[in-house]
Amino acid sequence: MKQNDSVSLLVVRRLPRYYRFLTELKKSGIVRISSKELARRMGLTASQIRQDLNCFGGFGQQGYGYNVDQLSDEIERILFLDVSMPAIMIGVGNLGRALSSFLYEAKGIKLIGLFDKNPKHITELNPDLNVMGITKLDEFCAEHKPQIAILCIPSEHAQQMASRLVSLGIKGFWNFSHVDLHLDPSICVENVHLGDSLMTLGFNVHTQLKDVVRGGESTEKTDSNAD
Amino acid sequence: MKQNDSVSLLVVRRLPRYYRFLTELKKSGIVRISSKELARRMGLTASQIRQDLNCFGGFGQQGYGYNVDQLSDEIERILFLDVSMPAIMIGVGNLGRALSSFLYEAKGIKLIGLFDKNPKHITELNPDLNVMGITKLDEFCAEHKPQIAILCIPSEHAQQMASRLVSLGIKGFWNFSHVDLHLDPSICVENVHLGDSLMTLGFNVHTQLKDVVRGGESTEKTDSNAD
DNA sequence: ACAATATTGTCAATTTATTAACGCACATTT
DNA sequence: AAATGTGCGTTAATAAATTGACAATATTGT
Repeated sequence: MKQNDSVSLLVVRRLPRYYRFLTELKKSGIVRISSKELARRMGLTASQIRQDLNCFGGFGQQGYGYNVDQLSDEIERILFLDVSMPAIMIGVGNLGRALSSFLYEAKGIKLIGLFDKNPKHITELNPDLNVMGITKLDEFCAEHKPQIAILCIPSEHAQQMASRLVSLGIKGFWNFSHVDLHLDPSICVENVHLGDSLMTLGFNVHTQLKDVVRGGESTEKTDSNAD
Repeated sequence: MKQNDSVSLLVVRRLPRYYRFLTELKKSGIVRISSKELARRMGLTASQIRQDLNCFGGFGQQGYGYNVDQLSDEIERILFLDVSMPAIMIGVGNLGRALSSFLYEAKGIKLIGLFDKNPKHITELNPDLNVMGITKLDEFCAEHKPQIAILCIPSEHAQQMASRLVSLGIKGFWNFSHVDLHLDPSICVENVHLGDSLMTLGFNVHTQLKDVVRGGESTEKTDSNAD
């Protein structure tokens, strides 16, 4: 059983996907699954699944496989989805409003405040959203100690706002602004660069129409029958 | 000069970021840059930048570096941003509407149609959007041959809709539904799994906070923003 | 014009990630 | 209860990605 604090980011990024598939299995009433069968469904190798999971502990049983319920719970715990992190949203434009409805259902995070330069305009259109003015930010953070900021503001203000938020105690950013933030290494940044994502897709489609890109977006992988 | 047809997906994913930085440099009036200086600004190694760029050709000059304008143009060409791909959006909810405004400014893609199960309701709220009913989909695709579909529909319909779209000639998906699509390997899928992204951030923030408390002296590698 | 300096493109070394192999424990069958 | 098969956890092998090193070649300054 490996240590918890030296897990590669690539492994961490696969965990939510495992969780998603396990949740589906649970819904289907499947109570046990082998790494081989899960690998087949997810388009991975059984070896990788076992290795990934064993970064956090041995959750399976020889000759049986993994208990879906138990493994799902374990990953939930590993991802801290049982703990609710207080978060604020900065910039409540079209995208921010779309995300807010998503966030109210998300596990592991609780949206406790929304901020915008022009709160009145937004609240008029969406009376259900309680949007505060940016001027209230300092006071709010001092009182409620949000740990995560969801950044949905124009690129030109993103860096300055991010720095300010760090000084107000924010520890992690979900960054939808189209810039890379330059912050202290102790601050976590998860970028959702939609422009980058779209360009990657465009490249792959163009290239696919001509030739195949190594390691491209194929949804399936050939599975080894080695174990 | 290496071949164009065996480039790793990791390299491809870095190209849009290079492009973003070069565009900024251009705006600042900087006309030349060395791999060393660009690496410093982007938080990468100079070696990686040179290696990445040389997958597509030698754009630099010894003793001089790279011409910003020229390199920017080259990457634009590599990413096919000079070609406009026709795209349609399926599902025009909150997120879809947010993306549509973003898309009308994006290079390399042209949104030529929006579809929803309930087009009237949306068009009433947003008279500027011409949203069609899903029933018009077949006819529209036959006539206008869209190549990319932006999928913003509930998870439970995503797989079925994606398969249908493939049969209508769609070659690539920008998938915002919270499921992994199972399609022919020749079809490109770029997933934007917001839930997964958020869970990754949560994990990293939690882990960072624990490590700090435990006095961990390791320099973190939470995301590609290290400098 | 020529030396000194800068910086690329490429190849080699290193590091990281993935896949395969295998022994052992457990489940299942007879 | 013994025999057989399954499938995990782990270690080893392979593959991929990143970083380092350096010859080649341009630029810059005198």
